[in-house]
Amino acid sequence: MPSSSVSRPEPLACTCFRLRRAAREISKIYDQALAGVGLSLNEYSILRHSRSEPRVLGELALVLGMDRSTLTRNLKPLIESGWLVQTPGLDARQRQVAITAAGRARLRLARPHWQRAQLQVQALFGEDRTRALHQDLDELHERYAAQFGSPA
Amino acid sequence: MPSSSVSRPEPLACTCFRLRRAAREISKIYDQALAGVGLSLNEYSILRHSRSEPRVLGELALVLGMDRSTLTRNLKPLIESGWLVQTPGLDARQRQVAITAAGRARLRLARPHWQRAQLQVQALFGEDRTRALHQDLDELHERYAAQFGSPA
DNA sequence: ATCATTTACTTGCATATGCATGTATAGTGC
DNA sequence: GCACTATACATGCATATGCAAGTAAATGAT
Repeated sequence: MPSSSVSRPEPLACTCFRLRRAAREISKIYDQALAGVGLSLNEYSILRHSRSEPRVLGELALVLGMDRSTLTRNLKPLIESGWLVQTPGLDARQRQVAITAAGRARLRLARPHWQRAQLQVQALFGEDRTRALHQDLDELHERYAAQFGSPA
Repeated sequence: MPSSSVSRPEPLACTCFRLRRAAREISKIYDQALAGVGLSLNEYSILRHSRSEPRVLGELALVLGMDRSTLTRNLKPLIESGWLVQTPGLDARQRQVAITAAGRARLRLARPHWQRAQLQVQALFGEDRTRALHQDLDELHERYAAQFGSPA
């Protein structure tokens, strides 16, 4: 008979370590692919998520799962490159972030490079399994945001 | 009839973005839990993976999925705290990394804090799904390492 | 033995990341 | 209208991350 009690849930090995390790490793694939257009995966993601409607900074940070202070800094080079613009919101405390025509052009330019990396990952891990992983990671993000993302 | 050709694989949305976002978000849970013992999740992971046998730096970097230069720097505070020691390897170019008694003690101290975070994640995402996610992330790491980890 | 090449790690640089704190604006109670 | 509080963002700080280039040691070619 096993010595562990039924009532105490056994912790699994470390989820966080696995996520961080995978993020490090997979990031290299994308960064290498995007180096040709002078974007990091991070910059690409920010542009990509600014693509549809202009967003308030805090809102964008939530979608990106990124601290607002981190995003503030990550926006700077994109603004300096003219791919994004910041305008004051109706609420003068807010900053609206919007993509520019140049930003869209850069995104079009970058997409095939991103796609190359994405297909590389799908070849590595399998398309179905990759799709399933996305579902898991999206679900994890949603549950995280529901519990920690907004004020209690 | 759909316009896309059968021969061209459609890329899914971005795997890398999802991994990075999840790593950012989940890291916060662990870092908060471990703050009480003055460790980051990163430091905890390094100690944890130095626990059994001494390892050569490059070998440890591979297991951690971390650049050797990054690991070199991340080791420094752990060595200064006396939790790890670096000794020259048989090959004078190598550095053996080994945990100390103090390091083991710190690990014992930290474990319940880590466990609290781990159980928090399992409560958030479900134990079975977390287990499955681990399997996926481990598999992804193994495939990555097999393809990119070692010299061609 | 000597020089070229490869290997293992370190260092300089640029970027990423979040917390604590600071600043400006909005909202609230009176 | 005037505090007080809450919100949205920015800044200082410490750490994380990897690439390119540097240093030191081992290996190989002759």
